[in-house]
Amino acid sequence: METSSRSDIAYQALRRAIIEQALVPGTKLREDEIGAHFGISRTLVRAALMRLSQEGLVEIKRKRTATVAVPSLDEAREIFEVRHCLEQQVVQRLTAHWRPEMGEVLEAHVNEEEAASRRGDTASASRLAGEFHIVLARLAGNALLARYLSEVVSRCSLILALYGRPHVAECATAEHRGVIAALRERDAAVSIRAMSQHLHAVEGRALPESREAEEVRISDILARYSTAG
Amino acid sequence: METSSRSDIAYQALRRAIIEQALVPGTKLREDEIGAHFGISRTLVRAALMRLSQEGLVEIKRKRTATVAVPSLDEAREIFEVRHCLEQQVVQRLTAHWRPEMGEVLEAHVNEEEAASRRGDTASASRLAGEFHIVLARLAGNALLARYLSEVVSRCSLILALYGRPHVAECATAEHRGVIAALRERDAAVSIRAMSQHLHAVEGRALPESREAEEVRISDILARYSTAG
DNA sequence: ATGCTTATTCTTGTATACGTGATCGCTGAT
DNA sequence: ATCAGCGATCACGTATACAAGAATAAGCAT
Repeated sequence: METSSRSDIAYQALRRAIIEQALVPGTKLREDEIGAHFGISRTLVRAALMRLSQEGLVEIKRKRTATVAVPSLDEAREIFEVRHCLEQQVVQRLTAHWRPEMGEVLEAHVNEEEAASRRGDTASASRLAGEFHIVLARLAGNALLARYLSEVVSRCSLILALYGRPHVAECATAEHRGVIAALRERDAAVSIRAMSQHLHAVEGRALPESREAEEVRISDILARYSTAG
Repeated sequence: METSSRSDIAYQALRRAIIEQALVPGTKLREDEIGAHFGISRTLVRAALMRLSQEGLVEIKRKRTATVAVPSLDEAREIFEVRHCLEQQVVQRLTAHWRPEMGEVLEAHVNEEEAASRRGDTASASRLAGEFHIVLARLAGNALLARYLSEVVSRCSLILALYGRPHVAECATAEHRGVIAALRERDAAVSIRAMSQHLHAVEGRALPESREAEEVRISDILARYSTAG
C-alpha cells in the first residue's frame, strides 16, 4: 500500500488538511501547484490524488482539475448509514474481546480530545474526535473493518464542513466516555445502544434535520425573496 | 473515478481475470508486459494496478513487481466478517424498500447462474454467483454499501482460489433462490437469517473447517515426516 | 452595456527516458 | 556437488516532454 514515501507525504498532508477542513470541499487541487510545494513531480502528486479520490475525499473528473470532494446530501446519508453498520460491528467485536488495557488507551485518547477542545484548538479537536472511532476500530482487531471505517469517518469531515451548523465542533467527549463506560461492562447490547445514540447525535449535528435542504433548488430560494424581502 | 478509459480497460480486464481465477494469487503482473498487451504505456498500467491494489486484489510492494494478492487466512476471516456485516445491511434495506420488479431482476440473474453452471462454464458460474450479491447491493440503493460489498466479494474469489477445495464451484443457485423467496415475503428477520446461512455455507466451502491450516509452520510439517514417514 | 465568438493560456493525459534497486545466472571455492 | 559472492539484466521509481482539451480573457457585433 505504501507508495514511494515521497508521494505518501503529499497524500498524508492533503488528507489531513482536508479532514481538518483547512481545505474545504470544492477547493481546486492543481497538480503543478502541489508538486511544487512538496518538491515532487506531477507523477507522484497524481498518485496521491488518485488514492484520495478512491477514498472519496477528492473528486477527479477527466481533464478537469481535481477538487476536494463535495458530497451531496444523499451521499452523506449513505455514508452515515454505512458508518452506523460498521461501528456496530466494531463495538460488537470489542465487547467480545475486551481487555482492560483497551480502556486505558481509549481514556487517554478522550483526554487528548478534551485538552484540544479546552484550549480552543477546534481543528485538532474535531480531528481527534474522528480518530477516536478509528482507535476503536483498530482495537477491534479487524484491519479491513478499520480501513473502511477510517474512510467513512474521514468523509464525515467533509459532510460536517458542508452541512454542519458552524461552531458545533463535535463536543463529543462526553458521549465518547459513555461508550467507553459501556464497553467496560462488556455488555454488547448496552454498548451498541450507546454507540448508536452517539452516532445519531453526530449525524444530527452534521446534517440538517430531515430533508430541509434536500436539494438546493434556486427557484425555491428565490421564491422566498420574490414576494416581499 | 473513471480514469482515462484506456487505463480503465486494463483495470477491467485484470479485475475480471483475477475474479475468474484466470490469474491465480501470486501471479506476477509486470507493467511492461501488461502495457504491451493493451498497447498502453506503463503510466496507465500503473494507475490500473494501484487501483486494484487499493481494492485488495493486487499487492504492490516498493520496487517489486506487483502480484495478484495472496490473502492470509486471517485476512480471509476478516473479509468474511465484514462481508457478513455489509450483506446484512443490504438485506435489511431491501426488505424495507422492496418492489416486485426487484424479484424479477434477481430471478433473471440466478437463471443466468444456473445456465452457466449447467453448461460447465465454471469461471462464469462463479463470477455470476459473486455478482448476485453485487446486484442485491445495487438494488438496495446505497452506492457506498454497494462499492464496499463489491470489493469484499471480489476478494472472496481470491480466498476461494487459495483455500477452497477444488471443484466446489459455488453451486449456490439454490441458496440464492432461497434468499429471493425470503425477500419477497418482506420479512426482515427471515431474510437476514437466509442470507446469513448462505454466507456461512459459502465461507465453509471457501475456508478450511476451523484453524486446520491456520499457519503453515515448516517445523509442524517436518515433524510429521521426521519420525517414520 | 450585454452577449457571442475566438484566441490565448493554463492544466491535464500519456509516453518516454534515465537512474537505481532487485533478480538471476555464473563462476569459483570448499 | 553445493553454496557464497558477484556481475549482467530486468523491472520499477520518478521526472520530464509533448499533445490536446478546458478555462479564461479579449474582441466584435448588436
